[in-house]
Amino acid sequence: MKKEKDPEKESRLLKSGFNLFLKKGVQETSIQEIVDDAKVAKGTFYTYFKDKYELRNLLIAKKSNKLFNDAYKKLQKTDIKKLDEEVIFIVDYIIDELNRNRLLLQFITKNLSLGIYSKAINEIYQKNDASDNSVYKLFLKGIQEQNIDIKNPEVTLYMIIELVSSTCFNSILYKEPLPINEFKPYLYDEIRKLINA
Amino acid sequence: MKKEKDPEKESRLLKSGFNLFLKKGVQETSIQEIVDDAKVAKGTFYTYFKDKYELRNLLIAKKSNKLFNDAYKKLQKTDIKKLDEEVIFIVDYIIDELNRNRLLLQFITKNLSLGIYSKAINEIYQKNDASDNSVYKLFLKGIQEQNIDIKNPEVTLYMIIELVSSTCFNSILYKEPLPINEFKPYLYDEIRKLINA
DNA sequence: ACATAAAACTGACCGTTAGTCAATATTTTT
DNA sequence: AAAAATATTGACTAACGGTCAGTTTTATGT
Repeated sequence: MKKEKDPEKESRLLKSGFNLFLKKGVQETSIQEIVDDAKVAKGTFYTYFKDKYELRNLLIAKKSNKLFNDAYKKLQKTDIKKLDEEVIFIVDYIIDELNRNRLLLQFITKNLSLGIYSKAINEIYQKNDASDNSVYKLFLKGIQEQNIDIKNPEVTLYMIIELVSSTCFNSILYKEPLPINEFKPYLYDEIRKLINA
Repeated sequence: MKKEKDPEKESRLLKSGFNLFLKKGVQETSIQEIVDDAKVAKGTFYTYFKDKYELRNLLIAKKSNKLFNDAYKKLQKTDIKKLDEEVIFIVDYIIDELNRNRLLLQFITKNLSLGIYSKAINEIYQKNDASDNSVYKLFLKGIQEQNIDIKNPEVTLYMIIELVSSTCFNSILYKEPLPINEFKPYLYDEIRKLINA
């Protein structure tokens, strides 16, 4: 009795959106350009997304989720057990991946607003029900399992994320040659301090 | 031989922009609405600002500059000498002020993007010439005068800023009753640790 | 005091855009 | 094979951002 949405159309729209947002910025990209590139009609866009800002948010969510899940899968193949070293492994993977894929880093830093970010953190903080594999939940699980006494886990996690972005992401984006390997020991030392306070 | 720009028109535009951006968001506010509210013609808008995003950036810069300058003036009336206590005084002032003026905090968190933020930090980091009284410069000056050994001042400052926003600003915006006073001792302890590492 | 020039100011105007919707195509169910 | 339900289309409209020729204002020279 029905016709179902074409997943290929959606993925073409996501891909076209990502490329165009990167090249020209969200504000400067028209929906007409996106649908032309994705080879669908304009009206179709609106059956998948409310507007181009919803497309942008979905892209950020999808991309960063994939990034973290890949890191976590790789971690599970190792025999790392201590929380601080687990976190460092994941951070290391993400830094290297974003260094390899600077377009993705560019996209995230260009489009992620403090408002969206803190809202997301706040949402994560409040709902303990969902079965998703968010960074925060895995962090909490690690703390519990290893009996580590951290008073404000969400603050500690937030600080780690900000520490990583402040030390590394500007370097990756703007500086040549990359001082990442100089930063890493300093960074990982700080993470150990934050977790084992 | 000339006519000068009317400062009252500019301040009306700034005020109207602030109110409308807050109420409806930048994207959803049209320039027509701003100029109608400010009672100037549309063309006039463009003699003061390139577009509404320049107006938004200017608002962020002005508001946060005032906030910091007020804090700094008040600090100078005290006899606080140690850098960590100076920083804590300023942070304390800013937290209380944003708690009193939540609209301002809402505006900042809604509109400040990670991209703008890291760009600004990066600019501050690179230019040592200007005679402005930026947070970073005062921080550097404090470090030099008091012979404190901080390897990466801009990272430390960035961390302090993020620490403050992560612990307090979500609470101020979303939680009732406010747990600010619970947070403060923890927060100020962390700041002391960061500075006197 | 007056003329003049330089810049601020105005709002009608234009090309472009976001978002809508009636018509059509496609797929699934009966 | 007909019907029903939903996806898809693209022409259309209202609204938007930005421009600019004409007008007003005001600082300055004489």
